[in-house]
Amino acid sequence: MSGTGLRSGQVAQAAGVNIQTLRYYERRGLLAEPDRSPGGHRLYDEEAVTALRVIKAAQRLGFTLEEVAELLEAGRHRHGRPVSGLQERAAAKLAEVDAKIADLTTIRTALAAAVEAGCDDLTACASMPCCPIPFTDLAEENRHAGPCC
Amino acid sequence: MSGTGLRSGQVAQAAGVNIQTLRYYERRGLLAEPDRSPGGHRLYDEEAVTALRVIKAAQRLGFTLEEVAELLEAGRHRHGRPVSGLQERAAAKLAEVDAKIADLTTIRTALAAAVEAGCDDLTACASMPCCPIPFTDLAEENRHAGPCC
DNA sequence: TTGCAACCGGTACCCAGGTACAGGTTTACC
DNA sequence: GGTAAACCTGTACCTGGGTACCGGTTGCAA
Repeated sequence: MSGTGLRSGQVAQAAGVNIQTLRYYERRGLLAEPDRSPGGHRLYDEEAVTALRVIKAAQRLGFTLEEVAELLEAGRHRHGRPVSGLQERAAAKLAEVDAKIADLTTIRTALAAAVEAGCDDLTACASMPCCPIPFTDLAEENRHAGPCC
Repeated sequence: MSGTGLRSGQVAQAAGVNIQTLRYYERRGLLAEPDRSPGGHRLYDEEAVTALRVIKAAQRLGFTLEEVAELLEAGRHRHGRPVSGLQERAAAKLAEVDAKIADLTTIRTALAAAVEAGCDDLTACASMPCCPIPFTDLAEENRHAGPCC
């Protein structure tokens, strides 16, 4: 039988992550503690790979590891009631992403203007009124726009 | 005469940064070392404030502090020849920003789909073929799209 | 002249998300 | 049974952009 489970190296490879990352996720409560071989080696089941894919997908969607942990935890022990909050969190994250896109679009415009105008020296530009780089405006909006707290 | 220069606290406040940040930038070569009072206190000229604005603007445009330092340095001792590279760097950065926007747009689509479909549990979703979250696709594109190195 | 805010240098710490290394076991295969 | 690869734990380190703390000076005003 090959029913002994997957070894950490296999899981890591299957999910495209580092072995250390597996243990890191385990420490952070994102990945359930797997069974062990008699000698203490981790033996994962197939679901571990799925779990890793879920984590990676959620991360890609903009959730931090802490948020992912919460989502998983909430999903785990809600018994029927829709208490997970994925809906609200996803909606909030969507707003964040929109804000980020809007911010990057502003940046894009400024960069494009600088390229268009042939700007060649930031310091010189700053003291020339004709430069299209909006030095002061850029400073005003705070970095990483979106609800910061 | 009030010609003795600005103290670090004044500069920091004028530019909207922390005093520690001033010294940090000085250490990193982004901000020229200012004159000192007989007792060793930094005395800045007005240009320091402009310099800080330039740094902050460049940062907002997506340049790292190291890149900003290079740009300033290059701008400083090119003697006439257009060797600074701001043009190419800005163009490259523009491409990066575009890639990032495209990536975020993908994310946005996935998030919107999840909200639309009323997804409520990531783990459950992962094992249901009807879920619109593109788990595998999301994993494929690497994070922070754009030229990473 | 005294009192207190502002400043000094140096060092350590923060965040997230990992990654690396050291030194010791276990497993798998021949 | 030997050996090499894989794995174990624990701890330290990395990136980037700052921030915080400490004990000791300086600057300025009343």
